[in-house]
Amino acid sequence: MATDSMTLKGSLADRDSWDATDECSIARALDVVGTHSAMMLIREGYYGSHRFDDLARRAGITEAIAAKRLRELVDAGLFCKRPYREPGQRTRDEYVLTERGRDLFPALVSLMSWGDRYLSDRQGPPIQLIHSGCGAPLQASVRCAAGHEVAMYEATAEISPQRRARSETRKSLSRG
Amino acid sequence: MATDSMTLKGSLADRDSWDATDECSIARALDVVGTHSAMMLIREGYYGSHRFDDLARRAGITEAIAAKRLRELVDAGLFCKRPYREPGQRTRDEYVLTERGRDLFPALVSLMSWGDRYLSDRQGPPIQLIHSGCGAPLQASVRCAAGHEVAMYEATAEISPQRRARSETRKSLSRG
DNA sequence: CTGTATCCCAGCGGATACTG
DNA sequence: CAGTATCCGCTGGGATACAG
Repeated sequence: MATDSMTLKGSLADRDSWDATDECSIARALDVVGTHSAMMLIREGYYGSHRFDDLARRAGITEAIAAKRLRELVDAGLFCKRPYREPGQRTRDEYVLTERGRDLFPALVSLMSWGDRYLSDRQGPPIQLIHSGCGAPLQASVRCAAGHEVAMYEATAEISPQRRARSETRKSLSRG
Repeated sequence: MATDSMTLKGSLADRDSWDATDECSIARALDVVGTHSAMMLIREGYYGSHRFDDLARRAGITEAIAAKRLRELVDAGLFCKRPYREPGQRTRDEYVLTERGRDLFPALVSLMSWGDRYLSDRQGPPIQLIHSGCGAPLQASVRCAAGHEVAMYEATAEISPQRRARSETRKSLSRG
């Protein structure tokens, strides 16, 4: 069937159910950064905002939400607070992305590219990301460790052995 | 400052504000696929589910939410409905990802990799994605059109010329 | 099997006012 | 500048019951 070439290979389509919240890394990731405000704050982190009111204003959210979300993101280890001082001013804290936060870069770029491609108005993409070194535009891609670019239908999904074992156990338990 | 190497280059950190909802492709994308249920349904589309109750059950959401979200995703062009029939059964509709939906693959893989890396429990990642051709694990990366892998701090963000012009106009208008 | 309708709750997020 | 506190509306999403 034609639609088969549009899905991952593997046994996932045959399974009975799925503990979505607990056992899917996408779901877990969304529990941390799945809100609009979290994504906008991380975006501003990439764009170079560090101070509370800059982050809030440029992310387009209220200070109340910004404070709450930043506290969560600091707890989750995506931002850290660093003391800084401007000449003649008292010491304040700034919010800096950690490696954990910076590692979301491909996710944000993917979403941006997708939005650029499918949701732009006549003016075209609002922001262009380019490689500072060579000036070429950025795009997110999926590759394997061997370096091949991998389309969705060239991917296989495998349940990890331990999980599969646990899943079997659970099955027989619920059968018994 | 050390933190400078952790941000994009460009003028975005200097701007006054930002019409986040209207002019950011990340925000626009999130308006379409930013909900938990939308992401889980798309994930199941990748995993090979097509039928309504499979999608709902495996996504871990109620049928009510599944119906509502699928209608929105069909309207937004990420899924399409296709008639199918099993031998001896009446014709039904199945939900198939469109190119628009499949193009979100890098975003989902990015989130999954990030979750695998930072949010896995002791059992390790629940699902492993591999390249069907060579068996190597998948990872999402950001590259430029010239093929260089680009880290976050090697990227530059540029406001598109038209937008910049409009932004200037708006500034002087609000000043006047 | 593929949904729809209704009720309900929790959380996100805006607005506003207030504090160190 | 960097938040906190309060109030309130909207929506996501679960549960349950019903329908073609």
